[in-house]
Amino acid sequence: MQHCYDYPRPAVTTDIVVFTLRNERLSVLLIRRARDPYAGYWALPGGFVEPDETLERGALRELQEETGLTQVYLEQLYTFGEPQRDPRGRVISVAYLALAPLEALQPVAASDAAALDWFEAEHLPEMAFDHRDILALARARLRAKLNYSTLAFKLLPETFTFHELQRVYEIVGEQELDKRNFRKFIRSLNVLQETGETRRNGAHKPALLYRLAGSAVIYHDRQGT
Amino acid sequence: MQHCYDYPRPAVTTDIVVFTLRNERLSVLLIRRARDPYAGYWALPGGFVEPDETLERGALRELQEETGLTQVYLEQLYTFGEPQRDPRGRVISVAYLALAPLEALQPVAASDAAALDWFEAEHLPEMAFDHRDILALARARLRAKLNYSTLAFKLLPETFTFHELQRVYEIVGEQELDKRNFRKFIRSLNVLQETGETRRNGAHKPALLYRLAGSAVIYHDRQGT
DNA sequence: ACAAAAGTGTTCTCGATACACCCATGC
DNA sequence: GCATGGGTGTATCGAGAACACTTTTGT
Repeated sequence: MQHCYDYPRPAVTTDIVVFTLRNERLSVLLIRRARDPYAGYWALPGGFVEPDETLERGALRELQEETGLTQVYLEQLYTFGEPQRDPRGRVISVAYLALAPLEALQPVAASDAAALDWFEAEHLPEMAFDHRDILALARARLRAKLNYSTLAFKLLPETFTFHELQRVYEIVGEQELDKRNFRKFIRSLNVLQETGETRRNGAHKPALLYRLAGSAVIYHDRQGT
Repeated sequence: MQHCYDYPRPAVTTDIVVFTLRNERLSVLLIRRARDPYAGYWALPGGFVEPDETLERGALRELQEETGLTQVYLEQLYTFGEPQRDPRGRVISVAYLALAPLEALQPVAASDAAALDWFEAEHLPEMAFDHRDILALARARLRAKLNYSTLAFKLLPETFTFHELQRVYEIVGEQELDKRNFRKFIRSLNVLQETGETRRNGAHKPALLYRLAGSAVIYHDRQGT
């Protein structure tokens, strides 16, 4: 069945940049394209928006279908609409930024593993369409928002140590931070709850575990550096 | 002639929030809708994206066609895609934020004056679709960006006095600022050029006129408060 | 006892804020 | 000469940055 309109319409897709921390590296989930155009290249997960879903629902659905992921934090990034960005015709893509702790992302193994992989943001493969640009923007946005929001917590599981949180800021921000200043900074945000639990890692003093108070991303004005 | 596709496609439009300062008030340009849906309501200028133009070009073209405006600063704001936002069917709108000094906007008079008007951001009429939400977001974005960019200058003509610049920050930020601190703040950005000219306004000391060095919006980290 | 990570305070610098007076002009 | 807006400097406060040692645990 064909769908006909009086004027030409672009196709609308979502593309999702899923970031997580893996082996102490900022990493992105990519899918290897089996078909032309760009067969063999790697691409962001995503796909066409359906008639009755919001853009955000569409992004979540595609992510679920293509990667098995669910339970990720999602926010709109930017809309890419260069007429020539897809050789098949006019495709406008609403890009989303997604964040999740690696633990929440094990379902990745449930999908076709050959076609799905994590890549370090510093070592990207050849990418399809303008996906490298989208990724670069997502990374810049994430980095910028660390400094005035609690976005970093979305890369951690529900409970975490102070050191793990600091590593998020260090890895994403690409600079080492002073332990005492960092703790002072985080405490000044008043968003941490002690869980009372501790975690033993090795032959060391056990670390206190914390939890974020509330699940909303909070915006503040201080710098996290 | 009909355009047919294998899957249904949404229509894609741009909507433009044009801000300017008028009578010391932040104001928006709106168009009165002649036809249903929302006949008689006011709406943001905008319209369908054509097959061979970028989203930004489409926004500029619609602005030109509907309001006669050209030479505005434009940046992408957000993409609105609720399935029910337009009663005629699925319409996804890429919203743009536009800024310009009132002087650059006189062409407004060239259009159908009955259907076009400026409204104070504080006193909006009944608006069509989700345009009130779009406008609210645009305003929040503008206000936030004042504090870490040179966006405010886009609301001023090429040359301006220090006091005019301060008024932009005060009106958009909705708070009065100290004259000396404000000058110190602006100077620390190192983006001002003296023109050497002065402007006489009334029975007062003439004010020095400045110009922004370069036309690009610059991002900084200091606060403008 | 020692190796390794957890945890804690103080000092300094610099940007943000508060605040009051003289200057140039038109009438 | 006076009313009006244009223009300038200093003192205080607080956040950001630099910096070193003690504590707890496993082996």
